[in-house]
Amino acid sequence: PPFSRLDRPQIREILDKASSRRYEEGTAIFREGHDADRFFLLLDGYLRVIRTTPGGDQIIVLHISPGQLFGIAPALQRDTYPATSIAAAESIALSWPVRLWSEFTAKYDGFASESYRTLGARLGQVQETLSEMATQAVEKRVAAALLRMVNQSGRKTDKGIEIAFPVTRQNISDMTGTTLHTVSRLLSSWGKDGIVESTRKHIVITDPHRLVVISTGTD
Amino acid sequence: PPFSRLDRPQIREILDKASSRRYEEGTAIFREGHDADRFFLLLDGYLRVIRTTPGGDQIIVLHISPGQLFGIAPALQRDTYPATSIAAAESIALSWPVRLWSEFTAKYDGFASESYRTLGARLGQVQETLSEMATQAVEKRVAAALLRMVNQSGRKTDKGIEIAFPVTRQNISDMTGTTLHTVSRLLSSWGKDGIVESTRKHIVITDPHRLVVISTGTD
DNA sequence: CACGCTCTTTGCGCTTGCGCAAAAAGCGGC
DNA sequence: GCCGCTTTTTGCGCAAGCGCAAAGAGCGTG
Repeated sequence: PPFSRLDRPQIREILDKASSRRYEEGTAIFREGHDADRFFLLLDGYLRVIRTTPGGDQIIVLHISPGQLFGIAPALQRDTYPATSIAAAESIALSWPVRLWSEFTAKYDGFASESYRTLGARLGQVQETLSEMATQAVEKRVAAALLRMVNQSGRKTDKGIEIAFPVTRQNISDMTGTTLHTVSRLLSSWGKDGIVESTRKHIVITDPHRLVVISTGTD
Repeated sequence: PPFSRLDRPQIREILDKASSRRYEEGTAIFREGHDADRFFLLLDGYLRVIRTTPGGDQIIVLHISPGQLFGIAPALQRDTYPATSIAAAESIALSWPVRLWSEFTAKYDGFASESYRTLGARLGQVQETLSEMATQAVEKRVAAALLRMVNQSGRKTDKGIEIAFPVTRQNISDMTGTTLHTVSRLLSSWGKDGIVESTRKHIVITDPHRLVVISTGTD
């Protein structure tokens, strides 16, 4: 993935230096404010990147899907992680000590540029979420959040497209800055209209098109 | 500033390649979506970085003060600017064509790391704003926005600390995702309480401490 | 000095969606 | 197969803050 431009022996070299670990659903890979001593690559599973306010409220800043680098504080000259990463489903990640970062960027050609590209994409994504949060009504935000998750991890089934990792109403409310109650109400109402089907921690979008209409609609 | 680790002749070299320009208040330096053909350094003045939603609403993502690099899309492998920059006050900026970016990072030692540091700070700042927006009530957001501007550009006067560039209520509402009406109401009420003094496009914080209490208060 | 434009203030009603509360439904463990 | 815990649903009342409207205040220009 971020090593796409490298050849076999180089990849082997890199993998040899990595340590691999499995994380159960709900486990933290690292926490906001802790010393950033390693950087990571998600092999399998899904992560939530969250921030906690002094008041104790938390919000989900973004999700990370397999193949993405994360915890790349060193790329930004930070010595501490700016957010917490939690496994949304059972996940496997590789990691390297930060001191290898400069080695990697110097030695492997595409590595630096690919990393900074994902960083740029991430910054754009956060800004996007910010402006959405600031200007759109709750209903649209929730619709947009569902669509984002589907785009990132959509899996086709006979019923529609499902989100590939466990999501609670509480999680969605943490993504959209609202309460689980409101999210629950929206989902039931969409369920009645045949737009989504949801069970415990599990959501299938049966009519994505109408959800797009809701999220962008003139209202 | 980002060239702090360089010596005189190197700085001269860099300046020789730059072009300098003055921007009137309200002028755009570049616009969201346009080809990112140059990167910039703000010498004097203040900028607003804004994003516009498809619906036409706009929000202010962050401010840039003198000495900061901006429009550094190339650092993120982007070929298009992710946001619009507008001069909040009369400003002067240097700029270079993007093709020099890789030259600069390769040739001048501290340059790359300093740039990425500001980038990291900026990402952190946006995430901060996001979580604030998602969890805090309007009153606190406005208080926090004022404090952020003061910290970034505060100038001491006999009355208190003033914000060094022109700000309208509309601007503040664009920073906090509310309406100019609500901001106006808050400012008048704080004015009555002796916390701020505001005239047209101009705000002085007379009692910063109480503003901090409002922005962090238990409520 | 008068005019026009932008920015600001203030009132009032109304909608959105939050807070609180209680119950129902799954799921996993023993 | 029962029990406990987490997640979800739903009702109801209330309040924050938005929308709309209209007027006033500064500032710059001709």
